[in-house]
Amino acid sequence: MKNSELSIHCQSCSFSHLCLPVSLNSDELDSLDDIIERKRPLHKHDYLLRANTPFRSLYAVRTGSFKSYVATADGQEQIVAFHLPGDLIGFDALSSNCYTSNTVALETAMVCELPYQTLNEVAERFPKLRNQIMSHMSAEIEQNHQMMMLLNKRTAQERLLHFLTHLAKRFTERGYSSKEFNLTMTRNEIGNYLGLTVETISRLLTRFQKEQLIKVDGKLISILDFDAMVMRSQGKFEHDNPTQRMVV
Amino acid sequence: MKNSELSIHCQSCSFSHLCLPVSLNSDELDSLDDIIERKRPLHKHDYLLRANTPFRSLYAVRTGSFKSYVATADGQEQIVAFHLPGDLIGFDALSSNCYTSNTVALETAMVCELPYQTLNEVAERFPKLRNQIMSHMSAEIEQNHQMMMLLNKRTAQERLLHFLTHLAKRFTERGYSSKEFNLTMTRNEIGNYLGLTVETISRLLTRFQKEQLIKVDGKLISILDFDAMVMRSQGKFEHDNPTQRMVV
DNA sequence: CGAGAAATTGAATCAATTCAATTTCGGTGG
DNA sequence: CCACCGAAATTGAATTGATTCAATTTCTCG
Repeated sequence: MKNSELSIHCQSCSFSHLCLPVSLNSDELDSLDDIIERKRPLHKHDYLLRANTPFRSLYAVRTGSFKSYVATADGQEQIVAFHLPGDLIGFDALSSNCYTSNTVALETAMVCELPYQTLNEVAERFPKLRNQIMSHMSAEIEQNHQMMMLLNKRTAQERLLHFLTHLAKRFTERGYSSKEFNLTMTRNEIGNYLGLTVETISRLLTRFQKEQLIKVDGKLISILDFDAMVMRSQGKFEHDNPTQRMVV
Repeated sequence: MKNSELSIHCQSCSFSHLCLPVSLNSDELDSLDDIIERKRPLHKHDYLLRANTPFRSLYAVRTGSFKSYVATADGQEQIVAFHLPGDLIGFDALSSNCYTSNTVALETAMVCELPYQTLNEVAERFPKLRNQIMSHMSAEIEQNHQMMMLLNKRTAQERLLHFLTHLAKRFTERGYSSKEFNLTMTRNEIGNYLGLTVETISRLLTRFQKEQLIKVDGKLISILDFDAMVMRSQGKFEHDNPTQRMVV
């Protein structure tokens, strides 16, 4: 089955500005389009890929959302990313030629499969595509650094506020409402990602609601005071005290 | 000045098996050698690169060690990596074309500078070199995931034991003694990296010494029971109790 | 509708931090 | 070579943010 029949085209994709196509011209886009493989939709809890299986393809999220996690030595899971449309998945596999994390759909979702060998051949002809791939990997490394900072230097409430505002920003980039959105992950998964327990997440959401920062209705979150949330996620303006945290 | 005069050659470098040269043939190595630029030695506390300065080059550590850190919103530092000979530095800059972290020498050190534009041109001709670069970036992402796991799921003592055994492994790969080595970073920097305080690091080192896992003599660490350390860094065999941590 | 999963809330606990006081180390200048 | 000074490290005591344990309540969806 040809891609054209499925209308999978980078040109018409509303997330192309976040994905590999950035900065590619028409010819380059066509070549990229040609290698994208069709995948049937995934449903909630379906695995897109599993750790320790051979690396074949990168994936771009088209619709829906995913979580990626690595297994700990004692079999627990550590979520390392939540993926939204336009995100690329699989960069952790290039070194060992095996995926090192597991990726699961958090809701019904579609992806574009990019067979890596073919992608590499196309990239041979288009330096810009190559740069695009490297740029995405670099951004992922940058992101991870910010995450280490968040986990090491921030309190529970700063972490959760950062998580919520960051999510809001990502929704904005994708043309969704940044004021009101549904969480596709559970409180448990948020806690796992942020190094906190479910109970802490729950208590904080209740607290933020009382403080008029957000409105919580189950999975539906409404952002009431984005700026205050960003401020407080950086440890500023705590308890109406406008002095910055002391730095040693 | 030509590189030959300075005897900087990948072929003769004892860390080439960890660095970009992996899997390159003689021709490819020569091309790589040609683009490596000489840098005068850096001394303790010298900056190799600074965040928010334009990205020009990647760097490979030849001798000595470095720390890389990102600045927090309130001006503190969060160390994101310690670099040993053979390590590549600068992958966080490809996306924004600016370095996003600061890299400082922890002792007298030498690096090979790899001007990125030239490297890219050479990589155009040698797919293996390209793959090598991507492979290193992928490995860095993988590493970061393990770090998130460590920070979110492990206790203070597990983190420090992991840090010490991981360092020992890296020394082994580089042909150094893995049983006895000097820490080039301070207790403070170890704590910063692991999300712990200096006091905690100090107390734990004392404890590990009492438990005959290591011998501590200032910066000199002797590994006495590597296997036990690895076990305990994964939460196993605590307090002579050979049952594994319960997993929910 | 009903059962299991997810979320909430309170109380008790604890691992690591903070605060505080020395001690030791490492480098510099006389 | 030693004395000195600031930085780094150690150790103890008190404190605390987040967890753990426990008990419901509220969703979700087959």
